Amino acid sequence: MPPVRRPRRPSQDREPETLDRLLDAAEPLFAARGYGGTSVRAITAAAGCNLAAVNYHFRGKASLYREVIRRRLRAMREQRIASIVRTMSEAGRSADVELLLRSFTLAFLEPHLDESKGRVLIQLMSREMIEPHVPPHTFEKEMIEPVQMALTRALRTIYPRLEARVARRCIHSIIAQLAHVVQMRRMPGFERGTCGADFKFPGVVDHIVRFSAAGLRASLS
Amino acid sequence: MPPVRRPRRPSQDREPETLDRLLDAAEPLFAARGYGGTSVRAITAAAGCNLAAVNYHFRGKASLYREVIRRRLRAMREQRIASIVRTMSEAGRSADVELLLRSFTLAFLEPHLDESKGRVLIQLMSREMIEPHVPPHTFEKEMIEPVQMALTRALRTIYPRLEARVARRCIHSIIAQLAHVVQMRRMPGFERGTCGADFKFPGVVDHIVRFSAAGLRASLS
DNA sequence: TCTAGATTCATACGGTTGTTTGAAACAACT
DNA sequence: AGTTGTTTCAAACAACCGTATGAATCTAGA
Repeated sequence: MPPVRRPRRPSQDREPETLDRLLDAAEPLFAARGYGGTSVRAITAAAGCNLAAVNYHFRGKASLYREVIRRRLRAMREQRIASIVRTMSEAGRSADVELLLRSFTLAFLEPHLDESKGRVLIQLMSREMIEPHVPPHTFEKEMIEPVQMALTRALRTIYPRLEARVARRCIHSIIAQLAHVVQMRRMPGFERGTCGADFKFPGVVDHIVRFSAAGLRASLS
Repeated sequence: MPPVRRPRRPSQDREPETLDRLLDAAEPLFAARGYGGTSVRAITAAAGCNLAAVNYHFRGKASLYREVIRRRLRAMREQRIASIVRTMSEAGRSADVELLLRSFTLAFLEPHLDESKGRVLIQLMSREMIEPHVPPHTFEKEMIEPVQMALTRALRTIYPRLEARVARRCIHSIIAQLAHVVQMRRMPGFERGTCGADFKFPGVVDHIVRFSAAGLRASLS
């Protein structure tokens, strides 16, 4: 039975424990093939451990998946929020929309410049949004709302007259464009074809910043 | 073996043929549970026919799925393009951006006002974009590019100076927002929570039209 | 009415799935 | 050494999967 956790080796630098190897091995597999498409056997084979390890360390496949998601949700949320507050504090009272938008855009898209790790992350999240396997509202509570909150506060520092509802809608418009870029870049063979070039850096960043800044100002009145 | 198709009943109004019942039954199942998550047995049970019917009428599960997707792709593409050309021809030379944007936004979101059929459609397409089971570029060739083409032409009728590349990027920004709305409205329990109200009609339509029109004009220079 | 082809049906096959089990291996403490 | 509790392992389990098969059923034309 899965017992209470107790560290076996008090403090020693060894190879990662089986539990962590499982999480690390499961993540790219879940991302590439989805929850149902990934077998426990494939995970344990990639982690180099026994089939039963998943049921020993986690209670089963479902619980392992939830842990993979939660781990990533936390990391992404903190990276994005940190980028926002850093930009605002560095810029001080000379902060403007373009700066904030560019900074957030780069923070959002940065993980995907690296082909290997970035794709994994987004595929994982896209799948989870379409077919949730974590408790409902987890995504909303742990990701959307906190980031919304930080961005809204930053925007209203720049535009004090901006209504909260309007601010949230604008943020949705911005995040929608970023998510779209990520989604499109992920499509098979997106580099070729007509629309592949539309999402190349840094052109796409410039476009989103300009488009959104104008949209935002138009939403002020 | 799957033989050459020959209409059995020349002209008669009977209940739908097994082949069509299979397509109709498979669609919501594929949408709700994905390709791998939907069993042939579940499909045939829903269609009220025998398990082997899938292998008889189609060559197997994969081929049935492709037909479901292709059928919907064609319908959506034609609905959207028709909406664009109708708007432009009705407005004549008095067409402006707001009118075009509002018309396209409504055409895009209209299927999702109806809870039942709309969700099915989008879930199906979202899944297919994340985990393609049709030949590569099918989506791009049969959906994205034709709609892009029609919208670009319409936009350049209004703004003759608009560069093609810039036009495409703006269209991506607009479609991104629409897809985001659809995605958010699909999340479990989206009506409750902070951001649920942000996507209510007709507020969200007004916002997208205003935001995008401004972004478009800013992209002109 | 008879025949030929199209369509349905119940059933079976081989393979993969998540989970369970009981024994073996391991580390730490008396 | 001996004991204890944690972790790994090979093997087996029942359930489900997509597909194949051959007989039964049905429809249309001769």
